[in-house]
Amino acid sequence: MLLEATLRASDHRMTRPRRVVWDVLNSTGRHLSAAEIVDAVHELDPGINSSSVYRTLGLFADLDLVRESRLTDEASTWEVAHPDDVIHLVCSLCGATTHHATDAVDALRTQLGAGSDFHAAGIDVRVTGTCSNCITRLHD
Amino acid sequence: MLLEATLRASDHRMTRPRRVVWDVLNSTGRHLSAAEIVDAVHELDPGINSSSVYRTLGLFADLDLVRESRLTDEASTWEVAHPDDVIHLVCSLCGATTHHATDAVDALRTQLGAGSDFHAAGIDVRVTGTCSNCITRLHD
DNA sequence: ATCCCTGCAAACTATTTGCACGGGA
DNA sequence: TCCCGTGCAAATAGTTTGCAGGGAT
Repeated sequence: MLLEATLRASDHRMTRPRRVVWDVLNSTGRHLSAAEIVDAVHELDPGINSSSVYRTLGLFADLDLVRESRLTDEASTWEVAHPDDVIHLVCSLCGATTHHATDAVDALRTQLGAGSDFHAAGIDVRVTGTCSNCITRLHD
Repeated sequence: MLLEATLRASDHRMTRPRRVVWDVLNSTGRHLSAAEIVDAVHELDPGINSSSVYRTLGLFADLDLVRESRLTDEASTWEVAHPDDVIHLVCSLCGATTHHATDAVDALRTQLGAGSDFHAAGIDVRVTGTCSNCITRLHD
């Protein structure tokens, strides 16, 4: 119901493409590229045009319902918005992205508030490296 | 001379496009989009093709001479490589990007090394917010 | 009944690639 | 001399936009 409420509150209509895109984003906890979202949407309803998916993602981003991340250098990915003390660990071998909660972000925010004259709104942390699966695989 | 040495060490030739792109990247401390780099290169030598600029940026990235950052959602930007405990503050009003040194990154790296089973290689921190200039401008 | 949102198709733009020549080693 | 890197032009791919009709309110 979060979706419908947010849409109504911002004078937008509840439509089928918007619901389907929302369902797709929520049914996988994963990060999805635009192309993956388009595919998943088509699986649920082949009639929905990809331009509608793009427009919907843009709208959701404006409403802070989803977040676009440039995790890799290849494509940007989308996911349901989450607090920004959840950071991203991106495995450069298998490409898997996991979330990791940390207080380092809060520490940084405090530090910025005190020391610099920059007012921080959002903090994005991306860690590239090797995930546990790939580490153990390398040991074979 | 860092450029020539690095190129030779990796069996690459020193050519005019490579030198010009390197000069452009070093003459501004700023973050430059690919388009800005192409323009600046053309100002120095209109004969250099943009595809060479792209190829050169790719090569420099492979050699860790420069770094591609997806700071904003619009375009990716390039800059001379720097240690990754230098984080980026991006002003969402004027778009200016500044650097900020912090130990929070080291703290995070330590935390990751101890707690999780993810081996961190690189850490990228992007802070969006309002820079001091824009803050004071808002107070008028 | 109104007009927002959609599907469709075309446009756009940034980046990549194939190829033959010229310049660096 | 050798062959890597270049300029050129065409191809590619992801995303955006104009338009007219249909659906949400």
